[in-house]
Amino acid sequence: MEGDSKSRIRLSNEANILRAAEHVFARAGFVGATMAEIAECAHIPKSNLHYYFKSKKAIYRAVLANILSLWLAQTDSIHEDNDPRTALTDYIRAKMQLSVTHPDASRVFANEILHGAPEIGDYLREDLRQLVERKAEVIEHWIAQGKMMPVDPKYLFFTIWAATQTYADFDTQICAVLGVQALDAQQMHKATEHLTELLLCGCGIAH
Amino acid sequence: MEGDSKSRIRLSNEANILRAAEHVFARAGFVGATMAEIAECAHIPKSNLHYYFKSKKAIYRAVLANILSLWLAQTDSIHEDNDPRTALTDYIRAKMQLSVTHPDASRVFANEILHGAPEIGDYLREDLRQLVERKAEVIEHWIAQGKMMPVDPKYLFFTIWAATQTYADFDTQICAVLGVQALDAQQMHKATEHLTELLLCGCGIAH
DNA sequence: TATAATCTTGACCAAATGGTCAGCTTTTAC
DNA sequence: GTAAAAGCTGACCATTTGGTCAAGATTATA
Repeated sequence: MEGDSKSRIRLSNEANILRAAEHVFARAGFVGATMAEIAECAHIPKSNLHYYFKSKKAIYRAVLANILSLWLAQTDSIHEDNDPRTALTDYIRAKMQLSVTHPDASRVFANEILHGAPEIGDYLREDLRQLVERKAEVIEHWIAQGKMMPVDPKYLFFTIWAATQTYADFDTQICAVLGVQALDAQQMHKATEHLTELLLCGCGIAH
Repeated sequence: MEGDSKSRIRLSNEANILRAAEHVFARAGFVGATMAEIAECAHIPKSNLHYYFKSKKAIYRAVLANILSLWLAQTDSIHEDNDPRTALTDYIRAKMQLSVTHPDASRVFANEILHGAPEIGDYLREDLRQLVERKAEVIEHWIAQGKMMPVDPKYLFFTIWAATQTYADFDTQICAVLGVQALDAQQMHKATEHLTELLLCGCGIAH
């Protein structure tokens, strides 16, 4: 492991920098974010950033790595032993929860993909693709057993991802339409209920 | 009208610049796009951009204005005289079609909102909000008549927008998962069918 | 054809930005 | 306690970028 030899100070400061960087990248994207902004947000002089990270791109990569590890741990509920209703309900709920607890992470991820995924393209084509392949088989299995209507599992994932992440990525638009300043817990709960019912019903899983 | 006094040359060159700019802004976002890139993509020297547009932001605003006029003309099918099945099918289809025919427009729009809609915030809070308010009433009406299950119309719009635009905005991710280079007409057709069935079924409208 | 209006373009500029570095301070290890 | 390692920072630099401008070329108008 690489984490072994890192001092307490280094660990703490790297975490602080990555937290600040995620926030700034979320607001401005990779090119729009400036090292000066990140430094200010982390409450350290700009030069100090370069003591802990070689370059702006190195910070960006580290932020993305954190986000990807978050993303991976989300599909646990989808395995054959579960029934589809519980599994999909939990999955949608977990995805929505991510939009609540880590909106900046979602925005950085969205921005990266929107610009062609120059940094995480390989991850998408390898790890993510295999993960979806495996989970799709589980859903196909449920369908074969008659527990769900026949929907293409991959397209179902695309829809779930889009519909849940939109509450983080495009919250500006949603707030504007709803006429509110920010999405509160109650609205996010309502959105979760709405989406769960809509999609489960769409998959032919009775409520 | 402002278009009256514009010469043929001016009209043609402005259109050419806006076409190039939309492409570059879609790839790189506002900050990431450079005037040099736009100029190269439009096959004119950089100085010439400034003869037709005051600044980079002026080009960006003009590109957004074009996109918004595209967006507005999309909700025609949703009015009381139609039955919900036809209306929603047409709406979803039209939205998906936009992702096929104008992916760059969708990406520029997505990027603008992802970064907090600094330029079109007012449009979202006024025009778009009122439009959705009106269309939501139509859907509420259908629900009151028992033609649909009771779904919150606004959240339904959020889901439709997200699920359709994801095929333009996040096509990199979708291509990676599907293991293809680009989405072809057949895949987009399948996605449209999938989404229509899923959402109509979710709204309690029999297929 | 004359001339005024529009269009084109290379050279140039000021500001912003990512990154470097030498020297200083603090922490760690023995 | 002391020396070495790790951490910190202001001053500085090269490059990029949006934008300006003056002078020349083309087009419209009479």
